[in-house]
Amino acid sequence: MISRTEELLLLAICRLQEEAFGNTIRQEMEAVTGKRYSVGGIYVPLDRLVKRGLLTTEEGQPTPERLGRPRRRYQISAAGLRALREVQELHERTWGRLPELVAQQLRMA
Amino acid sequence: MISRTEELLLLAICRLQEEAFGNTIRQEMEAVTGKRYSVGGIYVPLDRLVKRGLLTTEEGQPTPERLGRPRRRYQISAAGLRALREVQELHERTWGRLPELVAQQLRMA
DNA sequence: TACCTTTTTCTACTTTTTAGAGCAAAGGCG
DNA sequence: CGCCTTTGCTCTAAAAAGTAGAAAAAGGTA
Repeated sequence: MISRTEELLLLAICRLQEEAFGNTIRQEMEAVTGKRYSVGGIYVPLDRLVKRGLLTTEEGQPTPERLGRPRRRYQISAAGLRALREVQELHERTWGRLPELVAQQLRMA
Repeated sequence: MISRTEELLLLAICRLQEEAFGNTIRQEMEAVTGKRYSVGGIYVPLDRLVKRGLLTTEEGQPTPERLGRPRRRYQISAAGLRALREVQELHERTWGRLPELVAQQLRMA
């Protein structure tokens, strides 16, 4: 089972589509969670996901109209999609079966 | 932000209601995730949640009709409910905004 | 070449997860 | 009482994940 950080990263990459690079991913993570992420907080788990085969990545193009070091694009793999699917099903099994009383308390919390 | 394990524990305790004890929680976690949990895999994070105030706990009753050491019951606190609520909102922000193409791929994964 | 900008790699540190040995508490019984 | 059975918990060590930021890399440009 992937961790929450891994889930958020995979989802951010899915939402960003063609624009999934280190820094845009970081901005998206900050936007969606409301908390700060350091550089390492993004690249360390990204590398792990690539190593495990849940993400693929490719070097940036030779000469885009951009300053600085070329950026590396990330994409979700078939295994990554399956991992997300698994989380989705777990979410349904857990959140879907809450007693009505608790559901009410949650709405007010 | 609570971790996935913490989320699963809080939810299991909500579902179990009056029956949320160490061992029943462990069984519920195994049932819902399909994977094995060691004793420490339950009590270590439970203790942390109590220490942080997301759970409350009370000693077992003096003389129930049960063998063995009395068990300790867990309950979610107001702070625990708020933490769950936060996760729920994050889930909506992330899963709710997936491009249709990805949503389709997920259904097939 | 030296420097500027942007992005990534590296690495040290903290927290969480994982695993299970062994202790604690209670009742039954010789 | 002392020991056994049953059930539940504490504790600790190791592995994995999360956090933080310095330093390196890759181009472009003066």
